[in-house]
Amino acid sequence: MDRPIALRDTLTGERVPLDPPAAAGTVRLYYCGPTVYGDLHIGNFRTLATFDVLRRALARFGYRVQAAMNITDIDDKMIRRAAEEGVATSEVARRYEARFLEDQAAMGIAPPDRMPRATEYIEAMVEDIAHLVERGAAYAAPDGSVYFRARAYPGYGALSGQNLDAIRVGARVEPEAGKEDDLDFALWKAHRPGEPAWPSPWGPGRPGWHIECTTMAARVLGRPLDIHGGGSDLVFPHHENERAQAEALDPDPFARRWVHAGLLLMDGVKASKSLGNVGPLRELRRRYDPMAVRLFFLTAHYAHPLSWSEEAMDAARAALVRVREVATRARAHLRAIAGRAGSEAVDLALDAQVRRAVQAFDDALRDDLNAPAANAVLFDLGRTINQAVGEPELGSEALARALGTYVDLWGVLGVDVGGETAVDEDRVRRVEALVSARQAARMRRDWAEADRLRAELEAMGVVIEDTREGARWRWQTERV
RNA sequence: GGCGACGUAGCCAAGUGGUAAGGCAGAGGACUGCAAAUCCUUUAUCCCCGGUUCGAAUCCGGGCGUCGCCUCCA
Repeated sequence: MDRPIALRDTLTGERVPLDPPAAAGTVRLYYCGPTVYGDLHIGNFRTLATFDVLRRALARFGYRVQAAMNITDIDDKMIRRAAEEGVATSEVARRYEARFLEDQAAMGIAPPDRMPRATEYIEAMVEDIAHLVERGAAYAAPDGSVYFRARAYPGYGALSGQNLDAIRVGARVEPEAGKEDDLDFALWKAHRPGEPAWPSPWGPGRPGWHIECTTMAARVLGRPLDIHGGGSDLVFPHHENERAQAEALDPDPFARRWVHAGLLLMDGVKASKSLGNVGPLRELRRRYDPMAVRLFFLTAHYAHPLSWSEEAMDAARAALVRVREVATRARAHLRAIAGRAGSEAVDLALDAQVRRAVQAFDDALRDDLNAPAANAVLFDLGRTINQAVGEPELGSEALARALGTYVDLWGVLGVDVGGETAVDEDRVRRVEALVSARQAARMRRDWAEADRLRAELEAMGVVIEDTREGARWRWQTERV
């Protein structure tokens, strides 16, 4: 049970096993979080959901995990947004951070253990930048900005597989005056009028984007990171630059492996706020159950692109109903057969099927977090449970075990199957009275009365399923 | 132009050498007063052309096509 999980590493392209849980100590997981200048969209959340599933899977396999995700609360976009609104960047940051946390919770994403804000680590960044300057890895320009000498770091380009001479730099961006080389990037941006600024040995200014993650990851989690992740659009230049800075500071590897989530596509093109082809998640949340969105994310492997569409979401929505109905049906049946001892053969057969499912599920997740395969296992398990419910010799304990496993495993994938609404004994008694009244009506072939009672039950949120052994009732699964 | 990913049923999508998971949609059947659900069965020349192999969706070569990164970006 302590075989390691393997993850594909962007740097080498190889599937690299993590140390087995017993030997791994605490797994340090860092991934790039949002810039809080506006609401996040569904593409952003795909990445966050990916790392959420990774954390849950690691925990399931016995790893201790420390997860950290940055909140970028100072950058060009923050400044622009604040200027548009005529308020301080900190106000924009606070507002959108709160909205982000709300979205994150609604999506069932467990908050990372640490969520450092960039503005709270500026002194540490300045320290790191100063060290880089001392070592000659970076230099101050006349205007007070500080740049990193990209070409001086021998591994530059390795993470993204870039051939430095082929990089088209400055083709479409006006070259920044003061750089020695077009590939160099800013560690510290000199103050411009109207912008927030912090003191530094090079004059007032603010940190560049890349240094923020490097500094915070090292301070908050410590080096080396076991896993450093983010969306695959961050591979170059962001992660390439992070890696260069970090290893110029300390030549030991910054991250033992890099994991990148595939992008979400809208109409075949990357979902992107700047392209304007995607709205905020909170709008989508009004139309779709967050768990349907999670289920949609699970249809593709995390590293592959995933195309959003109404059709795909409708499919996910229908699938979610199925997922939940397995549980509500099993619970209803459990209530009906409470305490029943089944046939040993039937119970053992169910146990064995559940055990096989667990095995297949774990194998799938250990294989580069293959959630679609794990997801398929759970649909099969759902079918197994439905079959078991139709089995007259089934014992209640075996069914309870199967249901418990089903709910737990969906939980590992971040899908909340949902519990019964608060058990209201009175309501249950009323339902049961109506159900038996309807049964009696059916016995005397009084279909009108039977249908009337069914309608009454439906109005109470109860679904009747007539089976060979009589009527079974369950609470209506919420349609989403 | 450089680097990378991908092309599997009507749609979404797993599957890295041994004759194709799963979801959605469709069809047939069982069950059934009706209904709903469920269960069973069923729907694929794996983009094209070569090659390696006893055997390839899977490996190699060549096409064609799509997407990402190279610029802020999950």
